[in-house]
Amino acid sequence: MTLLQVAEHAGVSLATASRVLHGSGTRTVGEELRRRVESAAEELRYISNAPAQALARSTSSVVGLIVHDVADPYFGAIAAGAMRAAREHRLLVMIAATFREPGLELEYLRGLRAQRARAVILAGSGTVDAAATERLAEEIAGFEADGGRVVCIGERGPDLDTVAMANRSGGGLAVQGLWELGHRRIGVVSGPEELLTVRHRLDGARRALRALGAPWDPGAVRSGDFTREGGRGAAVRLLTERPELTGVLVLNDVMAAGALAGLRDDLGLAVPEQVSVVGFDDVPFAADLCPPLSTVRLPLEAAGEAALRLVLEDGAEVPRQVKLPAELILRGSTGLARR
Amino acid sequence: MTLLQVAEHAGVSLATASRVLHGSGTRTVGEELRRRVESAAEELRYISNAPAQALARSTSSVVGLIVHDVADPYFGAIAAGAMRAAREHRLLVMIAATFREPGLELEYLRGLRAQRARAVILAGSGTVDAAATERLAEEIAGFEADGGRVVCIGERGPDLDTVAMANRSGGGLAVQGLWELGHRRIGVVSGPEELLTVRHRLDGARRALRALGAPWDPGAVRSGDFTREGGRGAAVRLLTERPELTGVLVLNDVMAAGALAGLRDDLGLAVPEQVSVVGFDDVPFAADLCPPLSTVRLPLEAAGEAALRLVLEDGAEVPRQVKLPAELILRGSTGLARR
DNA sequence: CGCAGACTGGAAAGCGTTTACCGTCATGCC
DNA sequence: GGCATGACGGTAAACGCTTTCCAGTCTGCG
Repeated sequence: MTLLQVAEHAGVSLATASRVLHGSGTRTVGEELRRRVESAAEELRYISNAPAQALARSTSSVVGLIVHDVADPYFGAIAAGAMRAAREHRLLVMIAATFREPGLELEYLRGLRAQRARAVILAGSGTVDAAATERLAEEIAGFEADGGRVVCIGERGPDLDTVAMANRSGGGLAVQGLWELGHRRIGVVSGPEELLTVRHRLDGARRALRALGAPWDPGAVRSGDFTREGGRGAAVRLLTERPELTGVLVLNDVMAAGALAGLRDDLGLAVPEQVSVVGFDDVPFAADLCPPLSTVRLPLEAAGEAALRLVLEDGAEVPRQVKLPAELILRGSTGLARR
Repeated sequence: MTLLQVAEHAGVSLATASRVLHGSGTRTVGEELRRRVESAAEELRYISNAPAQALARSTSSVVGLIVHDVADPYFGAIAAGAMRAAREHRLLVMIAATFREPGLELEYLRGLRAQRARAVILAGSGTVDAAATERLAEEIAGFEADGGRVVCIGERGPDLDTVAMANRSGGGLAVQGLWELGHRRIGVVSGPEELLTVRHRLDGARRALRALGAPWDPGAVRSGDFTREGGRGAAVRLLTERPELTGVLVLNDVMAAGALAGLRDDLGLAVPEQVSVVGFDDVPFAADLCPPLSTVRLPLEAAGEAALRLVLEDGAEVPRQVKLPAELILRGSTGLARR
């Protein structure tokens, strides 16, 4: 079913049919012909051919979203925000999940370029791998040179449009919250060290600690994968080696879920009586954990929405930044320090 | 950067360049020219134009996935499975989220048809709305007539390829598990009644109860939205009206999380001492709830993968069905019936 | 009445690929 | 040596749409 057939059925030219059905508003078509085309399209169940349109217009209505893992609630929330905004603009969202494989981000970005996506949102964290960052930057530059738009969620470089969540100050808030509850020996269950997000959160925590006059003990940081099991293992190791800790900051809620399980089931530690735990992100299930997880709330859906909005705006000459705040939510996993 | 430019740069014809870079194997190109084309492409950083290819080949490498909500872990897991399989086939996945708005599924299916998606996976549950089902069926038929492939996760109709999860027998398993723990007064927190998934789960529970010789009390079913709050509200209403219940089946884990919160915080009921709760789906956080949620495990990732595989196979003349089993996982939210 | 200008409809030139189809040339066989 | 046979390279016609011109028709106005 092609537009030409619709046109013939309606007894008009191809141009007219195009203007009626896909017209970009610049050109009007008379009442009579308009009706004829519309009913012909309806009758023949015409469905326009987006690839052909993309070719002719050299712009499409798909935006790409690259995440680490769709099943992770962190990315789920971001994706939901982005899709909600996409709907308003009648865009389709192509999601690619790298499953945390290093090269895949680059590969998918190329794929999205090939699709002539109008824009791409890089939702996963950047890394400290300079070579990879460089290659990615080149690919992004190439895409932008072709008229594509890119925004990152989380900082990746000064010359990119980004939606920055308050990872640093969030880390600080968490530490400060623990401090105010009387905790003086605070440890951190961290994620993969090469992730910028992790670095920033950790850095915020470190600075806050220093500002409060506490010594920074690098041995009180243990890292694991950004997964439940990673959190569990790291938390168990941390408290086995540093049993004197009374407060633990876990750098992401999924890990925190594992940490709670590990402290309880593997070490028999009561939370919050013996150890207080603070997570990060405030994913939907955080309040339902056992005990309800105190955590640093990040506006994930809002970040997804903001990213999509930003990616559609005309690129300013200067890179744009949207900053989103963090907020400490105290629930049942934190209490006054023991003793 | 077009293929023509690459060809010129390499000093070959457009056809040769196309064969080297995208060739479907039928035609070989000599060693020398092949190398010239490849290095020209590399040098010019050529990226092929997927819409143009889609137009010329009249088939694309994108598959669509329509879900209710990407942020829901149920769909997150399905999506993850589908994307993993998609990666093996070097396909891109376009995800559309309907946010449970009725007409949107149809709209997105049309959108995906317009994109000339090679295939579409309908992951959301069907409904009992006959008119909507009919319109959707027409759209699907149209798509298939154009050579598109569709598979549904969850039953929607006898003439569609489907990946069926054991909703009915899962409902039965849950009831039976409760029964074996001594529960005789069992209630159900149900989801939106128009969803087929809900109907099937409920139906399985009902049949199992009848098979066990228990009366079916329609008043012992309360439904709410398929959300945490929906589950909370329905559970609270259910146990307020039927305080004699000792076992509750909640038809999805997200609702179950809310139900646990409601029973504990709103009604002061101890789980499992006073009431046992069984959820459905076994989403990743189920084991971390408080208490750990007993639930009917469905192989969600596997369903996503199976759907993607199915959608790529040549359509058989007869509709294909993949059946996936359910399994009852007993954790801390269930115990022996009181008294 | 003649004409500028506004509207409206159509013809046709792309957009970047794929893929028949057609030469050309070397090879192997009788 | 003549000729069928492959292998390989190129030419050009689609693929379905958008959009620029161009032409024709109306309108209003001097």
